[in-house]
Amino acid sequence: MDLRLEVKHICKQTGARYGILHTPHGQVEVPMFMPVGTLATVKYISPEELEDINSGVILSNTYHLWLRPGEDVVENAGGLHKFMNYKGPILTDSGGFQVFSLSENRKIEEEGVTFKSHLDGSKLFLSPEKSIEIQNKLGADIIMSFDECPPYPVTHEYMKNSVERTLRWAARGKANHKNKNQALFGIVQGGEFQDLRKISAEETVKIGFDGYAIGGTSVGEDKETMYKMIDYCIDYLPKDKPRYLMGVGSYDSIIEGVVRGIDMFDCVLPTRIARHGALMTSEGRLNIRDKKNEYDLRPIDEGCDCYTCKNYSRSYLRHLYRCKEGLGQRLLSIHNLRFLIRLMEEIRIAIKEDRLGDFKEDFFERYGLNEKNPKGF
RNA sequence: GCGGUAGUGGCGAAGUGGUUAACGCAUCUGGCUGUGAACCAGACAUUCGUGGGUUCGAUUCCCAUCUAUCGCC
Repeated sequence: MDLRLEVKHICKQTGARYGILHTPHGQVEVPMFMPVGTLATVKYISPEELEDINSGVILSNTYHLWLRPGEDVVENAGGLHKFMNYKGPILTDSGGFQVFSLSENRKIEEEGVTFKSHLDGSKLFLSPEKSIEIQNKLGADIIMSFDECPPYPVTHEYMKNSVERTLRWAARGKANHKNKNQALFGIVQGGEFQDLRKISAEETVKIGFDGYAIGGTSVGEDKETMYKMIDYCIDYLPKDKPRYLMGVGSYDSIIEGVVRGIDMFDCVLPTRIARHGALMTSEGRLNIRDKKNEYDLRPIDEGCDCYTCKNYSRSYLRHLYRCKEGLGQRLLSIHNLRFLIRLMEEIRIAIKEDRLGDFKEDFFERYGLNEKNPKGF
């Protein structure tokens, strides 16, 4: 297995880690943010543009690619990298999140999950073994255990059963993992329950994985609860393996996560809200569709180095958005992605200079985030 | 000039003699966290061309008037 985390520095102020993650498709620095490209494409963004924003690892999704085009089609093309022409590292999510997001049409049993296809309504069955088998064919650098991501809130009893089942699924998945060039990550669950997070973390580590993810976050709980979910389990995760906080992409939560020792984040937030006209800026949120931007010739963010900010005005971007022109969606997505990736670059420098604590304070100050306005994104 | 038809928010368009006048588009504003999402939600007509009348009550009925439109001289 070719995945290795090289921890290079620990921030003296916060304990956050800076490191290099070595993958079969090159090395990337952590902490990092990973753009999401569910259907083997980061919506509207070409691989070349991803390289320009220094994207690093990107995500794709097992459930969705399984349904369409089918893992055999991807395998036939020589794997995901060749299929979608992305040269950097790729991570595939297991489909576990779809158990949660498609909850109206699913039945969870010990053996696996029965879904109703969202495309044609046909009955489908996904198990830990099947998920790993599909991911082996897709050929990403990092693949994920098939877990259950329970909704929030849920009773302690439900969560306990779910956590235990996810552990059994993790072991089954690992046993079925055939492509040893791919790193396999386990996923810690347990909701907001301290005891279950601890058990989930310890037992997942016992099974033994190449990296560990914290799942069950960003499912409707408030931010303080989410931070607790991290605190309850992160100390049980090995220090020499990457730690991945799943589904988190608001800039304030990313900083809070890094401070707590997280190395990897992924989220649809920057791309989705960009498609819907919302932008991340150094002064907080900007809705490009708002009338105040009609005659505004400034870029989205004066300090941003992205292609969009270097070449286009708010006035023009608002026009494109309102006309539903694809170029608008693309330029806005480029900006948000670059904004977060640049934030990670700044975070890494701050860690290396032992001043992430100051960085966090300054950042929250600058973005007007405090007890009265804890929202962030 | 005569006859017919129609006049409801920026536009299109329901509707009924009786509490808050559908809906669509546009506009304005929010929200989106391991993507079933170019999505979702909210706001937006003290008022139904205008002036009278009938009625307990009229956007709905009647008269007049204006405007548009069709047909005929």
